[in-house]
Amino acid sequence: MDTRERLIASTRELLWERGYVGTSPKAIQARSGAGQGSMYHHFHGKPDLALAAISRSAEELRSRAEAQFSGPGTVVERITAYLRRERDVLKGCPVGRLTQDPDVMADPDLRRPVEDTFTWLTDRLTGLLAEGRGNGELAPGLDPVGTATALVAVLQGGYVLARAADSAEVFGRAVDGALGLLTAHIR
Amino acid sequence: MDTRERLIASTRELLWERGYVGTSPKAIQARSGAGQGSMYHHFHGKPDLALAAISRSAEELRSRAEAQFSGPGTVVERITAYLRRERDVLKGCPVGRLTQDPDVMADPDLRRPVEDTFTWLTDRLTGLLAEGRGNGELAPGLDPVGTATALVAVLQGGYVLARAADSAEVFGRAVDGALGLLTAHIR
DNA sequence: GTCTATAATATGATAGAC
DNA sequence: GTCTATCATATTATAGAC
Repeated sequence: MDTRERLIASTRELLWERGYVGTSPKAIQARSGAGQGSMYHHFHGKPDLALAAISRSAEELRSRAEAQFSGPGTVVERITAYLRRERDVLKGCPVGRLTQDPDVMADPDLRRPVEDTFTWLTDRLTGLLAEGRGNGELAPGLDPVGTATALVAVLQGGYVLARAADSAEVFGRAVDGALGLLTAHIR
Repeated sequence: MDTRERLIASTRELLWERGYVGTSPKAIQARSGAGQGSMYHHFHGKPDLALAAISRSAEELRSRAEAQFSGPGTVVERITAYLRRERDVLKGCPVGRLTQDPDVMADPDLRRPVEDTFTWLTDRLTGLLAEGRGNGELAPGLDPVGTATALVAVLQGGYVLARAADSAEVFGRAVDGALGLLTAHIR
């Protein structure tokens, strides 16, 4: 990995662990092994580097989710596989946690990848649920948009509860609870 | 309000808006109108003041929730009232957002009120759902613990999605989606 | 491309006068 | 109880040598 990539990788880790406000250029330099001058040669400053890091994390989240959504199985099976996929539960969601960062939300450039990620994710799940309802797999009374939004929220909230309890199990309970409710709508 | 209370109130606001890492003693002093010396007279430092602020916010969340839980109506009506209660959706949850704060999670004293709040909330909802299942209001197949955890997660995740989209509506969609799923379990 | 030097401002606190 | 002075360290860069 070259210096530029190491800087992005280290920034992604630090944003995940400490958020934007809690991540200093100095810490990024220390973790990446790059010097002061090296960092400012490759990036204009903290916001520029953060944009590269956030965009990369957003892309990765999307591509991982898409792998589950476009995988084999029925709609419910694919959604279940996505919800139950292995996750660094106690570290939280690398994209979702940025919504708590005032300086990220205040900067339209930094904010966009975060907003786009959740819009895409909710839309993609909405489409899957509509497909399941259309092919008779799911009950006609199920609301695709509301259900998709609730499922994404369960994941994001699951991270919050797991961190609060310092227990990955809580995340699993939230997901299982949601799947238990969804099950009643399977035909 | 005396100086001590103004310091706590200002710290609560700043922790809500910017988190622990993003809140400086200087900012607290400016917002509360208290001077440097005044702040260090009433509190030992930033962690001590934050503990007072976090404890207060946790108490308030709990007491507000309890007002809905012990209110009138069936179990489902009370849970619905709690989920749909008016909230500062775009500001996020003043307690839940602290789970993203590495310095809060690393300090057992600061962490405890956060952990206790969600344990209490989930247990309280679990009890209500078990009550509803017991009195025939809810289906026997419903899992109280999993469902309660999922509902709390929907709220916490709803805040995340609403902030990402900069839209309070998204929170409502998540809640409605969850209630839509729960409805199928009403007898 | 990377390094060191320099710097203005912010952070988190202590000391002691009033 | 509140105020101002002071302080060590961290933050977020810029400048210029190599």
